[in-house]
Amino acid sequence: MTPATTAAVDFESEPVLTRAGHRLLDAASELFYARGIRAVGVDLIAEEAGTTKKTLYDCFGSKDVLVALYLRRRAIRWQEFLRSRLGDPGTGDAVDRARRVFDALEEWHESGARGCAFVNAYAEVGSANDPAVHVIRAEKQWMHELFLRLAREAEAPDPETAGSLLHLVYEGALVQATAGGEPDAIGRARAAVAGVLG
Amino acid sequence: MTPATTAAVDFESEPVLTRAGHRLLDAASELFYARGIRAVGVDLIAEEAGTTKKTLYDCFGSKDVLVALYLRRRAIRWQEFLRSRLGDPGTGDAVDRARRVFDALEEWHESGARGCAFVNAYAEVGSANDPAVHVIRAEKQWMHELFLRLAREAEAPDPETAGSLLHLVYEGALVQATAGGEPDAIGRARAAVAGVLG
DNA sequence: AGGTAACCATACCGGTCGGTATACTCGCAG
DNA sequence: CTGCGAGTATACCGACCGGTATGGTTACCT
Repeated sequence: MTPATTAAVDFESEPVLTRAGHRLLDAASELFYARGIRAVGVDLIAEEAGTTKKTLYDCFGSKDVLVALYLRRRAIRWQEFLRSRLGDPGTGDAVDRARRVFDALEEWHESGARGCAFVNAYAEVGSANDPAVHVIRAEKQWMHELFLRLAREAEAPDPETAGSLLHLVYEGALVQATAGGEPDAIGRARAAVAGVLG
Repeated sequence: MTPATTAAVDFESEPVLTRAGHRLLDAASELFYARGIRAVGVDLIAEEAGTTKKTLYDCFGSKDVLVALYLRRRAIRWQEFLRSRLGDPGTGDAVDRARRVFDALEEWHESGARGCAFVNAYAEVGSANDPAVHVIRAEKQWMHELFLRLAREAEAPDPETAGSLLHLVYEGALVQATAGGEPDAIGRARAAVAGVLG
């Protein structure tokens, strides 16, 4: 039973996790990103977290919930990291602020280097109504809107087009830096920022 | 034993496949792309091909070989498709030829719409020395060189930079059209071709 | 003192995983 | 006629999958 602890996938607030719950989500996040979602079993997650499968299911109810929580938390952390590197809007050169997105990506990418967690997750989930797809789409939309804002801030002619294009460059750079085996793709993308926004 | 039929991963020539072998590779290709590699078991592949697991292992030796063959064949077919849509170099406007890459992508993308098979496969394979990674990198490099050629053909100032950038836009558009849930990303990418090559 | 939430340990469930073994049938080329 | 490669059918293997069940131990709260 344990109805009170069977966590639903709440997308509005960080679910209140117990100590073991935190360890489980931490372990799952590392493993999912490093090895892929389907490649990681719940037994391994529990073992790596120094706890048991029983506790895992008491905390999360299913592996799918754990996956959705992993993606959601990763999105939040990436967005917070990005905000901290970007500084406040209106601070300094707008083009330079846009370039800092790629600096942040490069830094973030250095630890792990398995590419975009959301693109990777999308490759592994089947149906389009999977709860994970919701999180993936939301993250991509957030990035899209960020680039639109930056394009407007930089007073690019046709900021909608420039912002969208910059987003495509961003996604492409992340793919090429990992699956494409071209580590300097991010640097090349950053070098193109001024041109795209100009 | 059956040493003669245990196909190695030969990347130079299409391996000679028996009738059942063809059916197996066809079935595996569809299933791998539509549902993901780890999500598809060898039992299902054999059943869908109207044959047995025994025959599958007589023909390919392992699932990994089947995966590598799936990716290799898909790369070849995409490249052939692309060549047929692009026409010969020097034919017509060079910028228009570059735009046709995105027309081809859109057409290819319509059937399936599960994104780039190589990016998806990369998300599912673990180690960097997996034979599949070889095929993935080769495909991305082929696309990169295609865009470099097109940029030179279009007589872009700094064709190296323009070609690389166009490649990033291409990869980003494919990601956004699928994982990003933004179906018109490819059209937007095509609209940017002239600007990037100009 | 008693209740309860959190936790650990372990065993179990049916099902599927990749891969192997055995044995039989067919068509064709020497 | 015979041998052989291709194919079918089926049963099996140990390992692992996601998920459940039972039971016991802390520690804190009322």
